[in-house]
Amino acid sequence: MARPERRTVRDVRRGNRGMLLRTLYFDGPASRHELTGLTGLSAATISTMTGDLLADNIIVEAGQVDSDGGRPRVLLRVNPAYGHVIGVDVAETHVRVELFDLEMTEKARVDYSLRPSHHDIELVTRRILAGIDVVLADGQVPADRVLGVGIGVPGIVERGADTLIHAKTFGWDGVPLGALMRAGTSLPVFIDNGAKTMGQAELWFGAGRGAAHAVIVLIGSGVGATVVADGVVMRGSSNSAGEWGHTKIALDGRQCRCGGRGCLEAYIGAEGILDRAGVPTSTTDWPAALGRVLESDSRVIEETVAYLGMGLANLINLLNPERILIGGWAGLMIGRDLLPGIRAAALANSLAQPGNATSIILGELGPDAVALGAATLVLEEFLDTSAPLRLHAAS
Amino acid sequence: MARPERRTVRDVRRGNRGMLLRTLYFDGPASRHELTGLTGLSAATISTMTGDLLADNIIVEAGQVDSDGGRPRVLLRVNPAYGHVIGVDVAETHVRVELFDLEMTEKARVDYSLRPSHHDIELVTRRILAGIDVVLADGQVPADRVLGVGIGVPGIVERGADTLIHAKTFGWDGVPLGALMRAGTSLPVFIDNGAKTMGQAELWFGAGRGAAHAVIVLIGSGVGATVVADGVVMRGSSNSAGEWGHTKIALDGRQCRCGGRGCLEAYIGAEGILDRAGVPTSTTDWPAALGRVLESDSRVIEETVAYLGMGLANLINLLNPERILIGGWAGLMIGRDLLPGIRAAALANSLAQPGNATSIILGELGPDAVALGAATLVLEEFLDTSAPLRLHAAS
DNA sequence: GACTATAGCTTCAGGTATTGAACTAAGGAC
DNA sequence: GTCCTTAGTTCAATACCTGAAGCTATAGTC
Repeated sequence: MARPERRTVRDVRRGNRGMLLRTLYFDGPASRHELTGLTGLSAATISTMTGDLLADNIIVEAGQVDSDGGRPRVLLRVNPAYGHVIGVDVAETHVRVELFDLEMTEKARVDYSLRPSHHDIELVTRRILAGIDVVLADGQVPADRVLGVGIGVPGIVERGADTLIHAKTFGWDGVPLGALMRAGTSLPVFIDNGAKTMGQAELWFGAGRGAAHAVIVLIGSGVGATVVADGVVMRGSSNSAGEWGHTKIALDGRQCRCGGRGCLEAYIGAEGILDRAGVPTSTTDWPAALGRVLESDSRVIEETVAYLGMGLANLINLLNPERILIGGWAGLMIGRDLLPGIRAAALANSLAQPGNATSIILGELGPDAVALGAATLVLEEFLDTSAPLRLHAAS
Repeated sequence: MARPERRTVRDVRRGNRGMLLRTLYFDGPASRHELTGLTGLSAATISTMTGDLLADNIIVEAGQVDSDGGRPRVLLRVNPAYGHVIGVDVAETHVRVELFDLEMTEKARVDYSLRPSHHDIELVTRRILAGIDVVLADGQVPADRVLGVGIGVPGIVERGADTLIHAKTFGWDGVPLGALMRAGTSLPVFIDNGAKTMGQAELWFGAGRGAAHAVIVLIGSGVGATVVADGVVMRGSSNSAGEWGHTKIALDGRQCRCGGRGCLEAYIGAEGILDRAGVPTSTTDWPAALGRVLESDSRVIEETVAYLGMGLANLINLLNPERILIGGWAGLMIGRDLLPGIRAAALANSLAQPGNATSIILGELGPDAVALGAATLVLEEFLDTSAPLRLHAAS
């Protein structure tokens, strides 16, 4: 029932230009000649379009390759210095702001620590805005060369006329972060759930590259997932799709911090694993404690493999992905030791056809990828529209 | 990472024409003037495009409405007699072939019963081909006025160069039904899983109309789901997405006929419910037996509500649909009596934000909708491309 | 019954797109 | 220095949507 939008000839250009840019971004550098093959466009179109992009300084020449017995090919690539993007990670204990060039090379970063239960929205907004000024100064990038700011936040991000954030652990209930940011900066702002931005980072720059159907599973103290269908992050009707952690795997099962019972998170979240192992809740160094459990407690290890395998099998059956990535600090620890067992458990619990079609691997990016993924939201918009910089810098 | 296809100006026309046709199909009849508002296209474009479609006889005039003090509006609608579509339901006990006009009014149907465990692919193919001839004769429709044949089959439908079908219960392991059909008819053939075609029918003509994000849940003796994201049926990487029935809801739970343990189907499939109620497996009239259980066995009722509510809550959390439809013969029986309880259980087990955003209702179409949905596959293709009839009638 | 207002619809020039074909550019081989 | 090969550009042809102007068909009015 997808009723597409009206289209005009200009949309054709926009779409083709976006495709060309994406091709150069991911498969570049490439010559005009190679681009005809990669994009399917004619040499004439490639010629005029690359001419435009060169004039706009969005792409630049990148040397030559001689072709045996003919005119050498001029390589083209996206100009990494054309613009910069900013990514922000709003987490339990810190606000981190990072500045990247278009190739996602980090140019500057700044961290502000937050005291637990001091997540006042005004404070967080001030930190973000201050952080933007700091990284721009450190990176010596003028504000009018910034394409936008992406922000990864905890909780559910409701996209509408105004972006509202519901984050129980922060005491945020419908906080209008988008409006607050617009009051403090003229840069375009993109906001999404931190687990989704991290998934987006893995999809674009990590182990998810090239996958059209994938699930990126994040296991930390909480558990979440980014579902990718047909190359696009699935959002659902109110942008809360991917809440995998509170999927129930048992009727009247273990108590979860969400208030429910039998949530997957209560079994395979870091807190759940430690609790099952009888580690006292007063422990502060969770990674170390989890490491000890994963080295010694064979019962807990066995259970963890079984529960995680079952959870992944459910994803496989329902979504039929070609690839599942396991990420998050706890996920990477678990996966490093137990991946073969997890794979076997997932296969045993899934139907044969989709089970065999799915590869289960570890994420490549560390837990620091939230800000990178948030910045990727800006990059995505830029590659699709290649909107000229002046437009928002002026506003 | 969606890398779109190259586009040309002709794609613009194709897309807009498809949109116009869809608009007329679902919101028609409408005048040219109204269509400008509904499609966003200019009056000039509407004029030329409707001119084309009228010349092709794809749309027809449908009376006039006088406008106060001006030229009356000429109403346009899709010509229901422009072409016909055929839908086929290949099930455990029968092969059913139905002929529809473009408005999906049934014009003829024929049923062939299959003996259990006589699902030889050659036999089934012969039945389908014979059925096509019969309904065309009965409906007095020449073969060159048929836009195509849609077939709903059990099992997993692997779409590739050749459509292969894996249906354990039929003993089909990679059966090339597409190729076999092409050998017997020149009509275009579309094949999909029967649960998906039924979901498609609900989405287009039943309780799913207008939903962009929905899940259509089918409960019969087996359990399946059709996941709709952004208006499109989700297929996954090998077209097996939607296998909800073998989602595990308990570690080492009830034995399922798939060989696994703890599958949702083993709890809320008709067979699973009857088994939990202690109804002997020799029972032949399942619907009657299920009816008795749902009237009298309060323990089983309570459990069923709990398990189904939990299963639905998992869908809500993971997919964030705006609507969930419960269908299938057993699903309709269960839902008729227990819907309020199921809603409450689903809400109790899901996160607040997506839970409140999801409405859970019953399907509108009976279990007969498999063939209708299969025919809809052809209709969908027609509305998108409005490919002239001659092309395939000639081949 | 002619005239006018009104609303629906069509035609046409103008602008934007892609494309194939012809053409120019740049290097190597003999 | 001529020819071959490969890379890239220019241009006429074709297709599309749109705004503006014009045409058509009705109701109301005198």
